[in-house]
Amino acid sequence: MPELPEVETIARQLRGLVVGRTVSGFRADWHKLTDPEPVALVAARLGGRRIDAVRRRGKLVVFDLDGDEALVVSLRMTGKLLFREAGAPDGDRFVRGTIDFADGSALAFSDTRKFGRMILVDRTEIAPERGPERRLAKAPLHASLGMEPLSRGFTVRWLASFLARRARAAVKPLLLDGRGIAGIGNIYAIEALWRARIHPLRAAGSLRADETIRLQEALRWVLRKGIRFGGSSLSDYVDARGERGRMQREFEVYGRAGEPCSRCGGEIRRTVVGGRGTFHCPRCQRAPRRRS
DNA sequence: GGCGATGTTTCCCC
DNA sequence: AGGGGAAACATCGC
Repeated sequence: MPELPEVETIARQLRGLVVGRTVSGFRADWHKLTDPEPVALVAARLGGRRIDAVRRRGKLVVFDLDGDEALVVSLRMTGKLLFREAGAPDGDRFVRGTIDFADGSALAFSDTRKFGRMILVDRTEIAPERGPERRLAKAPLHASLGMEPLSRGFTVRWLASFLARRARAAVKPLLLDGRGIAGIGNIYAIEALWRARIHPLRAAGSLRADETIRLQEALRWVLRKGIRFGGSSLSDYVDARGERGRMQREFEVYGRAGEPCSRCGGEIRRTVVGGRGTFHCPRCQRAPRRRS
């Protein structure tokens, strides 16, 4: 999926397109789309609701409705939200569900791999931007999301304390766990670690103060740049207007195995960390002594 | 056709 | 706790 910058791009676009519109109907032909609720129940609760706001939390798109509920959309790997005006064509052949508005416009949810979900929740269930007060045992993602990395709370001090709490974890998989810091995905984790000159396998607790400062800066810099470029579009990924982002041309290491590092000339390597394809420059991101 | 890869999350095992 | 592996799916490239 779409990581934080892509979801932010989509939420901003949708804000201008659907806020104020009233839902007249919801249909879906993939029963797991609203899992664990049946589609018919979600449709019934959604009908007649007005969309008051559209925002992003982590990698989730949140539609705040009039009343106490919110529609939470998880795009996962290939989910797209495609807006269309009244009378415009349907979208692509992977549309799994559609929200119809009273004025004839609609919002389609297209998802090739069917991992995405649309669920209706009470607004109070969504974790606040600093994360839930205490760690929830077995809660759905929207309730357990951690710190927003672009919020004021994401300071060097907060990050240092977070890394200390999770001292034994490898830093890259830790960045990918949204319950700690929300919204960072594989690509932006890779790019931020390169910028901060930190090897993906370093233990979180082993980062020195200067490295922690660099990591905090790098995460924010990379995410903000992603937003400024309209997110990245790999393969056929598009935003809510059906357009491609431009961030993919800015990647320094992602997808660049074998190419020289733009900073030091070292040869960029592809490895697998925590089951995910990972790219780094072995020359300016020094490997830790050894990990088990 | 087979194999491996894909931007996410969750679950099970050790 | 945290790492490994697989699964939820479908498509694409070699």
